[in-house]
Amino acid sequence: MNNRRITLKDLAKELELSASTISRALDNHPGISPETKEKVKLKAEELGFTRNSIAASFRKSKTLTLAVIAPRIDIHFHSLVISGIEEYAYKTGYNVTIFQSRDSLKREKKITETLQNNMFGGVVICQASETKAYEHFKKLTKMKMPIVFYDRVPTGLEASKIIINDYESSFLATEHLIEMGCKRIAHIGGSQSTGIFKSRFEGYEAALKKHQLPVYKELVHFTKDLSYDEGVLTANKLLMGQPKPDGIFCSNDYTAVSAIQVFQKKGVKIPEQVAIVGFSNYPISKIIEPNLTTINDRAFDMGQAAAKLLIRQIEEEDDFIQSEIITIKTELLIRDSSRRK
Amino acid sequence: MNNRRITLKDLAKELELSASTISRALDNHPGISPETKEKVKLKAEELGFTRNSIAASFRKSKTLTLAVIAPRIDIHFHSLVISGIEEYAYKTGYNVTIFQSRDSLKREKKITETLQNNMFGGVVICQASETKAYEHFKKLTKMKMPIVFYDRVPTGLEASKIIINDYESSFLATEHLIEMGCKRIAHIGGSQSTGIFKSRFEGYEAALKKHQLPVYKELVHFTKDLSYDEGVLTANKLLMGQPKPDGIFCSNDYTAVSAIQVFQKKGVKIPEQVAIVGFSNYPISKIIEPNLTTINDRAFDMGQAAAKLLIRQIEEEDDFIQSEIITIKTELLIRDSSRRK
DNA sequence: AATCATTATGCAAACGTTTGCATATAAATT
DNA sequence: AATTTATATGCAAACGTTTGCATAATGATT
Repeated sequence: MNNRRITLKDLAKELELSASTISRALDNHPGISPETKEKVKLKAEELGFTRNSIAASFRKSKTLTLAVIAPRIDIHFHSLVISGIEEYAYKTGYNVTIFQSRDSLKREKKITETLQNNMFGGVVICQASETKAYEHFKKLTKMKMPIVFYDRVPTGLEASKIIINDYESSFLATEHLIEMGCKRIAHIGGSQSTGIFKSRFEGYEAALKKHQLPVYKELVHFTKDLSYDEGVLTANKLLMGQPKPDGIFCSNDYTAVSAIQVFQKKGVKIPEQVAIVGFSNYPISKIIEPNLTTINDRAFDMGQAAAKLLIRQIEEEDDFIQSEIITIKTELLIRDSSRRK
Repeated sequence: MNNRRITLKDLAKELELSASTISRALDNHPGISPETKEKVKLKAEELGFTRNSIAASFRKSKTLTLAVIAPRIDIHFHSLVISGIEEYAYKTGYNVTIFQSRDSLKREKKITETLQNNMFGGVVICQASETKAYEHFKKLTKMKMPIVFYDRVPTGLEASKIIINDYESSFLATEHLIEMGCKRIAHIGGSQSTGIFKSRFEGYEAALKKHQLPVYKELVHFTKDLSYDEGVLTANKLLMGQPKPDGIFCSNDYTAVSAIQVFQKKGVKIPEQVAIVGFSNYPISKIIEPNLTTINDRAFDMGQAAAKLLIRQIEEEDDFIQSEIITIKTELLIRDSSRRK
């Protein structure tokens, strides 16, 4: 029993045709007669022939594989984005290979080096938190690798990006708290060296100013990475300090959930005494009681948009476009943690 | 300005050596003199040469890419497993390409067909819930594609598998409730046509029997997919029905959380009046109040183990082994939802 | 000095597919 | 009947790397 894979040549011999004819027949090339196509396809099915994609990629020097670099894939936001990327890629015949930078610049660099090995048609990137310089990305651009950034995108680098309007979303979230009657609105924010968290703070600030509310610096706290535990610490500070907040806008849902719990434990009524809004629409926001008002950042849609844009770039549909920035529409999901009366 | 990629031949010409020498030098082949190696590596660095992996894969007819088929990657368990796979693969120089079956048999079949295109050295699979026959997997085996299954594994198919001991874990979880003094322990389970959920029920049953406790069929409820909403429905049934449970063992954390909430809302004290245990150690289990006692299924470790086993199979280190089943150790994380006194 | 062993490098074929061009045959047009 | 056009298929080279084998150059052994 011969266990070699069936190749085009085997099919050719079997059918007394040339390999090129077989290849074209399977491609539905117009120059091949319908009868031959039929015969070839039947035989291919019969012998269980499948193209060797490696050989094809090699010959055409192009692949149908996309790379994704995310800080980590076990963070719900990223797993949703990747899910969106995979979904779109699957429909268009592309594969998706994933890499985790684990927020390490060193690892991110290593990965971008790997990407130079011709295996990938393009790459979707959410940069590591450590990354402040972009030389390694520029190297990719130099070798004409299409890139689409998402979420944490490099500032000051001309590149395609999929983002949400963090400023505006935060503005709306804060304005919602104001509409609910809050006067002393606190903010639990993320590291201000990360663009998106800076924008979220600025949106919050702008909303307060627009409505002539004071920005108490005692009510603004920045955490290192918006973890649940940091949220607990920060919420306790707010609980103890002065002035007492009657609303909190948090830059993510974890800190918002911790705030709900800390305040509730002290007998503070949510949303009556303190209204709370989060950011990202994590699964827990629908489970925590009261359900958390939050910003739906449409991570899955971001992923789909990223894949779509990247593939368009790879296939050079509009080769006069150098870069493109797409902003995904967010929505404020009003739930019980902020709904008054 | 010539924009072609640098190839071995270019390097060869530049250094007045043959392509084979270059290739071997970069590979640290013993037959090449140290001086030549040094020269070659320097020049490669200088010209920014990177191997064309496609060409190499083609020539060697082997790739360093693993495929993963998961039902979906935005489920925390799977994203953790994939994270583990990626971590191990990264360290061993493999890439990881992901596919989502979305629990559809049709899509799973389509994906397994794609896998026959020579692009992958092996595949890690968690089968779709719809899948009951394994012909499409057998096709892969027939073409000598190494496979490792995890979590939802095919029964009655000789294959390598990474599993946890669902039966024993559930037994221990239930026994824990018994030790806490529970006499009427309910079970919220998953579809009994899925092996792992059947085993979890059986472990629960066995623990009750061992301790001569009755298995009230009014206290055993199977849901379709263990969703939060189904959990709410089921918990309400338990709350209204007879006999009243004083403990609940749930086959996942979502239903356990919903049970906590439903009972709490009716003023039932957790764990004093009803003790609750979940399964899987989802992030929410550490956040819900009281914190949920649950089984840590070590998803990340499962992923690492799967990658390790798969790569061992690909590299045929023990080619006399036909298949291997690895059971990952679980642990019962005792938290406040079941801790009495 | 002749032979053998060792070390370093090169030659050339091969992997399976795709594709521009050539060719053969049949059909249509003069 | 001769020429043009259309249709269907084949030829052969190419993509960049790897690898078994051959060869050249050097050093060691008789």
